[in-house]
Order: sequence, then C-alpha cells, then structure tokens
Amino acid sequence: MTQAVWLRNDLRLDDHPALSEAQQHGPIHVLFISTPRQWQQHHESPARLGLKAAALQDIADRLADLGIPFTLLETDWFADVPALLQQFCQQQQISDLWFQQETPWDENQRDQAVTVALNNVTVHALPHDLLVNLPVKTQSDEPFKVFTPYYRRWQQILEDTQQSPYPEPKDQGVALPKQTLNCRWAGEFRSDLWPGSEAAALNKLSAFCEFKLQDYKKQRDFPGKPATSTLSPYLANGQLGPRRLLAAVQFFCGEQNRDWRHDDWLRELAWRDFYKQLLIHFPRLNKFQPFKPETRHVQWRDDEAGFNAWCEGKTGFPIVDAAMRQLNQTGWMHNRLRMISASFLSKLLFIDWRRGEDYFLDKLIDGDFASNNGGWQWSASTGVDAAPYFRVFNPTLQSERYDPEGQFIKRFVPELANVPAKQIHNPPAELRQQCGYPQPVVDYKQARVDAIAAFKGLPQSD
DNA sequence: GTAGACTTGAA
DNA sequence: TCAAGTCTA
Repeated sequence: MTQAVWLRNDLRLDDHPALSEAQQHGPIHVLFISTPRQWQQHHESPARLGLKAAALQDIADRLADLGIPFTLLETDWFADVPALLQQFCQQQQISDLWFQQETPWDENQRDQAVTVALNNVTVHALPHDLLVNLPVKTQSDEPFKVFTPYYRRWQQILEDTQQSPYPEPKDQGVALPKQTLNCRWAGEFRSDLWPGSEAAALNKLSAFCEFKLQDYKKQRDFPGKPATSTLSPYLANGQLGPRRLLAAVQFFCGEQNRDWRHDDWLRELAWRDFYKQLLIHFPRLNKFQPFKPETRHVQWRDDEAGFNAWCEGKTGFPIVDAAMRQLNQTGWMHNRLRMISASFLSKLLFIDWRRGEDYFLDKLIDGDFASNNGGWQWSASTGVDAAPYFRVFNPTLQSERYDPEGQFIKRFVPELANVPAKQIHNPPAELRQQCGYPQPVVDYKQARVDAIAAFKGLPQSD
C-alpha cells in the first residue's frame, strides 16, 4: 500500500524523518499543497515564496530520478486542504499519510482537520522539525520561559542522545518523467545569494562550518563582516534538516579540536527550538497577544509618517536606515540589525511591535513566525525572557560599536558614501543637507525617557 | 521559602 | 551604577 509523504516547511530529501520512516512501510508518493491566499494572509514574503518554489522544483527533479512520484496540489486556503487530501488519497490508493508537525496555530488546526477527514487512512504526525524533540521541561514539568535554563537542559539531552541525520529515500526503481512545476505564486528573490537547490544549501553549510564557525562568536555582531551563516532562508523552508546541521558542527569541531557541545552557533539553533516550543505551550503567542499580559495596556503611538520612514530606511539614523534597506533590497537582515531596528520602532518611535513583526514577514526571505515573533517581543519588552523595559538601544552607540568604520552603512546608504567614519553614525545637520540625507525623525534622548515612562505606568497585574 | 540568575544595554 | 520582576533549582 502506498505511503503518502506530505511536505510542508521541510522541503528536503536529506535528514527527513517522514520520508525515511514512510519508506520502511512501503513505496512512497510525495506531495506538496500550495495555499497562496493562506500564505499571503500569513505575510509570507514574495522572496520566501520564490525560494520555496525553487526548492520544490529541485525536489521534483530529484524524486523523478529516484523513481518516486511527486504531486503538487493547489488550493487557496488551509480550510480546503482536508477535502483535497481525501480525494488524493482515494485516487492514489493511499494507506498511510506521513508528515512532520508544525508549530503555528493555523497549521495545527489544519492538520487536526485532516486527521479527522481521512478516516480510511492512517495518519502519522511526526514530531516538530526541531533538533531536540524530546520534551525540554523544568523539574516541575513546566515549559521553560527563560532561555538559559532551557539551553542547559537542551544541551544535556543532546549529549545524552544520538541524533544522526536520516538517510535520503531510496530509489524505487521506476522510470518517471521530469515535471516542470508551475508555481505562479512564486516571487522574486536573490537567487545569487540563496540558490534554491538542496545541494547548494548543503555546500553553504559545509563552507560556513569549515571557514567561519571558529570565529563566529567573535565576529557575528558586525554586520559589515561576512561572519554569519546566512542559512536562515533554508532553515525557514526546512531545506536543511536540524540533525544535518548538528552533524556538520560535530564534524568540523572535531577537525578543529573544539568541543561541539559549547559551540556558539549551535546555541543559536537552541534559540530556534526555544521559540518554537513556546508557540506550542503558549497559544496566545499565535494570536497577536503579548506574552506578558500587562503589556496589552501599552499605548503605542499612531505615527504613519514615522512608520513609513522606518519601512523605507529614511529615519535619519544611518544604521537603522542601512538595516531597513538591506531588508528591502535583499530580503535578509543581520541579526544585530534586527535588534537595533526593532528596538527603534518599538521603543523610540513607540509604534506597536506587531506592525514591525508584519513588515518583517512581508519582506524577509527567512521569515519564520516563531523566531520573528520571539525577536519582536524580546525587543518590545512584551515577551518571555524579554529585555527589561528600561533597556533601550541607542542606535548611534550601537552603530559606533558594531560598524565602527561605517563600512556597512556605506554599502546601503550611498548618500553617506563620502562621510568620514567619525561623523557617519550621526552626521551634523548641514552635512545631512549636503548629502541629501534626512534629519532624525525622533529625538533619541526624549524618546527614550518617554518609552520608559510609558512602561513604568502600567498596572502591575493584568 | 529563598537565593541566585537572567542574550545581545546605557549613562 | 542603574533598575524590576520573574524564573528556576
């Protein structure tokens, strides 16, 4: 009997538990369901959809080579999926349906509806696509709300258990023609920076681990340096499996005589798991709610001009503007800059963090609901383990510290290309005028004081 | 119940 | 130094 494997945000053949396990029960048939209107409602960016389409084409080609049938179905909304799947399973005489669970709410609801609808098919909902899938809980069996203790427990589990990548599916020995997929929903993306194939993603992983992993901790905070992995788009689409990342870290740490268990890049993967498990345990995070209930009462400012200036990279704060233009032009933003620009919107412009959250998703090629929401709530001081509300980033200081020569600013703010390093972080008014660069949209000192005061006045309990 | 700790900070 | 409160063992 045929085993159907439903791919969602795990668009890969390597290290794929559902593909691997399903094939042990019989021949597999792989499928993917496009839901462009649902994606649009979820703010999935054109760039992300472009990379997704490229990943799917790569998968379709490779499955054909392996004699494994692949079907691409399309509808508008998750709500239509159960009926569509029912029809598919009937036509293809499917006995079992396999998939990996996803964390966000709507996806979860969809899967439950599918399980109910497919009464003649055995549904195998495998654990979420995390590195550590075993429950990471406190001694009183509660989910962790603070990262560091979560990380310690996570590390312990990783040391105690063997997590190896799952092998690619085996050749099913049937001659199949190649298909050209027609993904009309695909958008433009920087395929020069993120080639769509899984092989390219794996190469990028190896190259990063071989050449950058060792200095990651020291260099990662400087957006002008190519020190980070830039693998996040592949992680968002699941083009790289978590155990494959671990195996790469372990291998190259071995080569370099370093202890993989305390690797700082691996720690960032713990953050990924941490934010995803929060969504599972605290459904309100899926529903536009802050984690800290009392912060619902924060009076965010209405400021269309400020919001637009932020979106366009015209705030008059060079590091913020360079960051936003990097996002707009490439679909990606360096982690340090995400913090600086999120802090700027939520604390200095004092605009609702959810507007920033949506804008990021609209533009990011690596937009992931859990990580994005976690990051924004951290910046806005509304989340678990959030920055204390009185901790407000000073964009000029951050700029001096992490882009001392203005190298990154000059790359994305050409108006300031000839400004000396000393002045580039906060150019004097006349110089701005000469360069055609905007004056600051807020007074930093005053905005900082106002933001802290607005939080201080909140009722203590909900 | 209590001690100690808490991603990335600013002045 | 500041500054608040919550989490975890």
